[in-house]
Amino acid sequence: MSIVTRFAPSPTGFMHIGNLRTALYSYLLSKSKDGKFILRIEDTDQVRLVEGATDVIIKTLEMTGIDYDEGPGVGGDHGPYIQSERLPIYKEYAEKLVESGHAYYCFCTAERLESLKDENGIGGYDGHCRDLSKEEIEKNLAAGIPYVIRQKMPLEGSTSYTDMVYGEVTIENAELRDQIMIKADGYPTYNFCHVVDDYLMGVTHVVRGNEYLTSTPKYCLLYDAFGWERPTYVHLPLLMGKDDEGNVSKLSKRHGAVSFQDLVNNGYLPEAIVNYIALLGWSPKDTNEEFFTMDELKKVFSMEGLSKSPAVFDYEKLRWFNSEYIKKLPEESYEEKALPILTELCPKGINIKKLGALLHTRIATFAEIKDQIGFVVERLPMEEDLYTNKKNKTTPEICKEILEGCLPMLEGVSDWSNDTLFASLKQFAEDTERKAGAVMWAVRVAVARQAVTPGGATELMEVFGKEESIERIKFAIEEL
RNA sequence: GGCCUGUUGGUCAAGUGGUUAAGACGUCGCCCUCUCACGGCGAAAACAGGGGUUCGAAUCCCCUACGGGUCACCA
Repeated sequence: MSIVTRFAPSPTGFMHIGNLRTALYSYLLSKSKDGKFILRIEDTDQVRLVEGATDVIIKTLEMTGIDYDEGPGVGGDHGPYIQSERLPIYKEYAEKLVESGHAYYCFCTAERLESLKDENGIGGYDGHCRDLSKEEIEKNLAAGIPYVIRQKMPLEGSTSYTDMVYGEVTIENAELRDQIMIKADGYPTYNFCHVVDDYLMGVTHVVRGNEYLTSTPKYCLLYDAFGWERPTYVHLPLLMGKDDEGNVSKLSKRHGAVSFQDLVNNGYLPEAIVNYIALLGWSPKDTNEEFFTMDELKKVFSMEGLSKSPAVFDYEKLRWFNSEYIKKLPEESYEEKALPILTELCPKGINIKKLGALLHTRIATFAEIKDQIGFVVERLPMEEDLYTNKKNKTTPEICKEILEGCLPMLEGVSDWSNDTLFASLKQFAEDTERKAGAVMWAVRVAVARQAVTPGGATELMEVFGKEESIERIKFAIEEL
């Protein structure tokens, strides 16, 4: 039997990175076995619904290379794939369960339900309408009293299932509440409709976050009540974040950017994001390799590599992955991304291409370009301390001499390239019996006015061009 | 609080009764070098605690501690 998995998000906002990871694992599980992957939109909560959220989900899957065989937009034999378009189906199946005695009408008011809770807001339904007589139900229905349909849980015994990650999980049935299947507004709840959909869509492996680990027996009972074969469950450890005090908790906004789009906007590459999150909660067998393309992941992914414990999302490591991906980018693709940013920021006359090349190994995200080139964009204020360098034994005075000395020579250079400039300055150092390092230091600092720069003296001069370079050096001499 | 579940360096994570307990990020040091980055080399750093089982436990069992999840007309 071939594997069918699905990703079933609610369109309630942006694509959380934890959700994306769930989608990825679900996708990989089916694709590693040549199976099918379905996208289903779970929009039964009309209150939390956010306009445009479905588009964000689809766009994210597209950008990350998680392609689905069935779903909104692409169709399939089991549609529609948006739950709000499947309402009659749920109603029909709910009624079946009422008829077979596995579900019942409940007329309890919101106030009554509220009164059942303790001071912590904990406490659920008490089964008040569980055994209403037929007459009573008819009477309430006729009177137009709002109702919900609840699943009738067994009062005794226990329910077990085997999770592919956590092993056998057993819950006492007494722990189970008679949960609502159909809400008063006629919409089904997740608890009910996802089971119906998974069955109807032929889903064989349910991959989801481990917050569902303890409610899964309820869903198993639903399958049993319908006489359907239960799917295989694969619950994933949660993704955590760490706050400034070092406390871990479910990854959320206060830990930083948590949506895929935020990360992309911050200059991270989709490939790097996918690669990194693939390794958060899963690791490949028989290899220490950490770099994987989507195609490679499809080949090496297996459930045995899934871990049970929650993983802390580490922005540092993501950053490292991203820098590696940037370094691996072929020149053309790198320039395609970097050059527009540089063009926008830099004044005319700057050799954008050369500057981009210098930055290639020096940025971890494309957003960092801006931080690196402030000294190019404008002439920074003079700081005399910069001219003092212990290793090269330079002082402001010495630097002034060096600059005055090499200026005429530089003005005579016609081939303003890194190689020529480097050779010329080296020669100048030799002629004046100075260390090359000292000369380079003086020139670099004069041109950049910054201690740490992405590139050496001659590389920067090449970026600035002859005119700007000479001008900056003259300016430095005057100030010293 | 009840129930479920987890716990290997700061973080990710290999390990399925016998290992000097991998590897990666980060940190630190050295080398390379026109500063930085890249690259190369190296170092520090872990089996939550306590009982068992066993000739032998990170690995199996129990207890404790701590973490997380869940107890909705949210998913």
